[in-house]
Amino acid sequence: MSLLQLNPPQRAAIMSLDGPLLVLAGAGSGKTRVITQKIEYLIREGNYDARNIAAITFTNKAAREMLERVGKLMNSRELKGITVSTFHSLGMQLLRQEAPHLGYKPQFSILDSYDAAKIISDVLKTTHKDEVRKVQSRISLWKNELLGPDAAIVQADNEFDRICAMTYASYQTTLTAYQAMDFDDLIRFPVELFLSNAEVLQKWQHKLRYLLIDEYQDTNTCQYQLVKLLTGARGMFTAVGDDDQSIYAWRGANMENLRLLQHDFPRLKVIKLEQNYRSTARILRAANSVISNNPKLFEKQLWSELGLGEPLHVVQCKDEEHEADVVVQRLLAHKFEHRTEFKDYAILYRGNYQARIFEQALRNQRIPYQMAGGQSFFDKPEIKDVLSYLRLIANPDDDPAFIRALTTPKRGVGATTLERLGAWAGQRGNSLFAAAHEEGFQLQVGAAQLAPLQDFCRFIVNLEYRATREPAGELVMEMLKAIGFEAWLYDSEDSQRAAEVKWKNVMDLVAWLQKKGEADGKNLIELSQTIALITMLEGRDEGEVDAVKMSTLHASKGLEYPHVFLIGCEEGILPHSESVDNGMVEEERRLMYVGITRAQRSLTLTYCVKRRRAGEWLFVEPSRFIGEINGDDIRHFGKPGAEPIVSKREGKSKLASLMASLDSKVQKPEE
DNA sequence: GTAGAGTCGGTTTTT
DNA sequence: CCGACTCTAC
Repeated sequence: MSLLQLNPPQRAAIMSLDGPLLVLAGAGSGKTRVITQKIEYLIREGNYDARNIAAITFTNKAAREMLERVGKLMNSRELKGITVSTFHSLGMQLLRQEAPHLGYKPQFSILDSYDAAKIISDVLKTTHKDEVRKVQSRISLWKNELLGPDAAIVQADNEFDRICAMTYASYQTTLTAYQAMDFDDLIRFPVELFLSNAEVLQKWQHKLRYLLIDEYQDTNTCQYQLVKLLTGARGMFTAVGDDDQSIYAWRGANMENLRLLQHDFPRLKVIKLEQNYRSTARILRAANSVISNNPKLFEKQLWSELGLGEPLHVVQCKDEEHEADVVVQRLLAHKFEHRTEFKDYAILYRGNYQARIFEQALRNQRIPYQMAGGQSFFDKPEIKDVLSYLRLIANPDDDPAFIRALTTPKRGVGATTLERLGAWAGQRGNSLFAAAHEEGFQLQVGAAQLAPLQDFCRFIVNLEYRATREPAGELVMEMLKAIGFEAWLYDSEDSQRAAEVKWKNVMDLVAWLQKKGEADGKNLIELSQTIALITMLEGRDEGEVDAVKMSTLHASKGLEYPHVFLIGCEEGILPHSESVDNGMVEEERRLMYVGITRAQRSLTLTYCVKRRRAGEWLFVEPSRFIGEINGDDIRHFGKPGAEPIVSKREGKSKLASLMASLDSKVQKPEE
């Protein structure tokens, strides 16, 4: 029906089914549209069964959105069995079936980076977070290049790498002992399995006959290998990407994969999408002019038919507090003047920490806001507490889950006993759970510690037995009652309100388990196995609520907003100083490019003159990227000689704003 | 030995 | 403003 509404390259991209295809899709050029309509085309015209199609994205949110949009094109019967998921959840699904080939049980646990970092800090015997992070990311980069611990040791050519490689080896041993995998393993292990087991490879090649890969420029070596192995010699896939929007090199993404594609698939067809349907010409011109300072992999020029539009606003602020006030003030003035809604605005920033002060400013003015990215539902501490029980029930060898469950709520077993248990387990090559049952260990601890420990183990064993026989929701509810979780929340939280919110989150989880358990006929163990990567509330009714959107630049990729404030455009923040030191300015520039191209109609860039950093006031410089925008497309505010920050309309109401601030002090809510 | 209160130092980006 | 570390009361 809708092929007619597409431009010629879009149509060509959709209708090209006979071999490997790379779509170079500029920002706002309708790439999601191409992917979703191509799925429709594959099924309706290309004779593909939905079961044999996999669309792979990088975030769960993108996957959700894609599925939703395809759902609008076709009914669920036609789409039955289609795979629309992230690399990580595809890997997980595969491994749940094939884990025994790798010496893992199908109930293996998935550790988040927080748990993984803890293991690494144990191995390193450091608590310095910075060191741990560096080692962790080094290990992660090796994994993404498909190098195991042995290969890493061979490759290490400096002291730091040698330390990392040694750590990598014991870290991986520990993971195996826990029957656990980290995020990288979810992609690495399938690749290794495919390389060593032709039969399994064939089985999956047969199942997934057509692949669509979104954000292809963000694939790392490992992910590319997975794609290559799955498509095999047939090379039936569509990769969609934009080299100018590659912003994940720091976690192993390899832009060279775009070039590799041409090399590995000589039949590769390349289609460029250059018409932008999102932004005004001025915004696009600014974006093009910034990105033109980067070397080009593929030549492309974005253009738009949406008119010239307003110049970009660049606002100089005194400090970060002032910056937040200025943005909020300008946002309100703009909203009033243009009769827009809150949901038409987005505030974008480089680091999560920048958001706090803006949250405060928005709250002071009673402006509703919604944070994207940030903390996902399953990362909330109270949810992780409950999930640690579920993980332990599914996999008693999961030591991090064991420790967390055993110590929340506190039941009289502390660090010393845990240390002894850990020492004993390490000596015997056992999990903590197994070690707790051994007599040799039990003789080492006093009765006051042993009793609660044994009670706990019996409790878990009992739950494990019932987990396969009773409905998940009710069982978890009963478990929470048994451990006194609600009371514990109210006890340990300093405000009633905070405890209420947390308990409600837990109840949401229980309700979700119940619903999901009934719908899919899954028991608690099966549910807890999939939960690590699922995001149940992520992206829920976003856009429906009238609220200002707040997001990191990274999390904003793929999204668009009528009016954008890009804050903290300073040397040190954007580009980030670490990146400057590491020679990664080009990636920071792409980040700036991503930020600019989120805006549809208006864009405001802000920077501060001074900023508080580690307790000290530091004078900072505006970002070099501002200087890369053509001056004719910019209106400056707040600088000496430039226009004042506060417009005339605002200046008149100085009294009003004073009253407003007084107002907010008087009716200060109890939090 | 364990648990909770209080203090001090420090910030990239995410599956 | 969050989390790691220290100190003190059971």
